[in-house]
Amino acid sequence: MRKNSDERWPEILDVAGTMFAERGYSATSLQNIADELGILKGSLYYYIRSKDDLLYEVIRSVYWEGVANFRRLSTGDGTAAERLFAAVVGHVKYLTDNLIQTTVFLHEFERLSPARRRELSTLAYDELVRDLVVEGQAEGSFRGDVDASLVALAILGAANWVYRWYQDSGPSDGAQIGEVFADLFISGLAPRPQD
Amino acid sequence: MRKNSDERWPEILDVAGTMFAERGYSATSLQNIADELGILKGSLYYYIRSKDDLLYEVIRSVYWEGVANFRRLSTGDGTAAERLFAAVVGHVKYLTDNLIQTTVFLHEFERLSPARRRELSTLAYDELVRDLVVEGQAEGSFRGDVDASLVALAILGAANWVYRWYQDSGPSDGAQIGEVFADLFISGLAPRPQD
DNA sequence: CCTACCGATCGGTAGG
DNA sequence: CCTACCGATCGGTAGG
Repeated sequence: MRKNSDERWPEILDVAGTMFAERGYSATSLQNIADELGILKGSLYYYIRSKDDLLYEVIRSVYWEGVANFRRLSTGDGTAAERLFAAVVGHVKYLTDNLIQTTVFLHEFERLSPARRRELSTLAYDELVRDLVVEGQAEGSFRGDVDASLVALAILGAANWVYRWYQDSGPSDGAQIGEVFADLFISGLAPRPQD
Repeated sequence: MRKNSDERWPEILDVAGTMFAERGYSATSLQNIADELGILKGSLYYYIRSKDDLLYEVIRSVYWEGVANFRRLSTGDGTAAERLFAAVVGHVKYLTDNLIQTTVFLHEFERLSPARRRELSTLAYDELVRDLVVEGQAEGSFRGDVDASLVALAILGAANWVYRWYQDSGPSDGAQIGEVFADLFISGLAPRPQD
C-alpha cells in the first residue's frame, strides 16, 4: 500500500517514537521500524539521512512545544506562586498527554548527536523554573533561605519523573498529579514564621 | 597480562558500569568493554553467560545495598518526619556516592530481562517512602489531605532525578542536596492551619 | 582467558 | 528533473 509522503512521514515519527519509548533508541533497529510500517528498511532513507535524524525529529517538536507551553504558563499574569502552580500542572499534563514523545525526549536525549543536544538544551526548563522561584522569593511569597536552582531541580525532578510511572489507566490523571505536586512545592516554599 | 579471576571480575564490573552509564547499555558492545579491558570479546564469556548478565551484576549490588540503606534509615528511631529527613539525605548521598552504578540502575533498568526486573523491583523504594508518609500522617506531623503514594513519587522523583544533573565539581554535594530536598518536602507536608 | 568462528543482523547505500 | 519506493548488497558488528 503506497502512501504519499504527507501521510507517511507522521506515521514514521509515530512508529519510531513508540518503539524508541518502549525498547530504547539503541535497541531499536531501522528494520524493526520498517517492519512495523510495512515498508522496506531502505525505503526509510527516502525520509531520513541517518537513524539519528529519526531520533532528532521525534524529540524536536515535543521539545519546542513543551518549552513554549511552559514559558506561556510561567510568564502570564498573577503572582509567581500562581504561575508556578499553573506551570507545574501544565507541564505534567503536557507530559502525560504526550507520554510517548516525552519519554523519548527525557530518556533518550543523551543518544542525540552532540550538536543536536546543544540545540535542544534541557537547561531551558531549569531556567524557567528557577526564574519563577527567584521571582517568588523577591515578592516575598516564597522563603528566601533555599537555593532557587536546587528547588527548580527538585520540582523538575518530581514532575519529569512522572514519565517513569504514569499510566493512563489511573488512578490520577496528569492534571491531578500536577496539582498535588504544585501544591506540595508551593507549601514547602511558604515563608516561615522565623524569617 | 593475565590476571586472576578475583582481580579481573571487579575490573570488568567497573569498566562495564562506566560504559553503560556513559553510552547506555544497548549502545555498548561487548567488544567495547573487552577493548577497554585489553582482552578479547570472547573471553568475557569466561565470566558471564550473556550481555544481560553483565547489566544485572552491575545493578544488583547497588540495588540491594541501596534498599538496605534506605530501609535502615527509614525504620530507625525518631518521628516519621525525622526518619523521612534522614532517608532522603541518605538516599541522595548514596546516589551521588555511587553515581555510576546508580545511573545504570535508574537509566537502564528496563533493559534487564523481565525476570530480573521482577527480582529488583523499584516498588521497594516507593513503598518505603509511602509508608513513611502514611506514618507521618497518622502521627499528625504531616497533613492528611494529600495522597501518600503521590507524595512518595514526588519525593523519589526529585531525589532520583539527581543522577541526571549531579556533578562532583559542585556546587553542592549529595548530603547538602538531600537536606534541601528533605526540608522542602517536610515543610510542604506540614499540617495546615485549616486542617 | 584465547583462537577461530557461527547465524543474524546492524546502519546505510547502490542502481533502476 | 521529481516522488516514492524496490531488491540487493555494502562494510562491519551483534551475541554466542
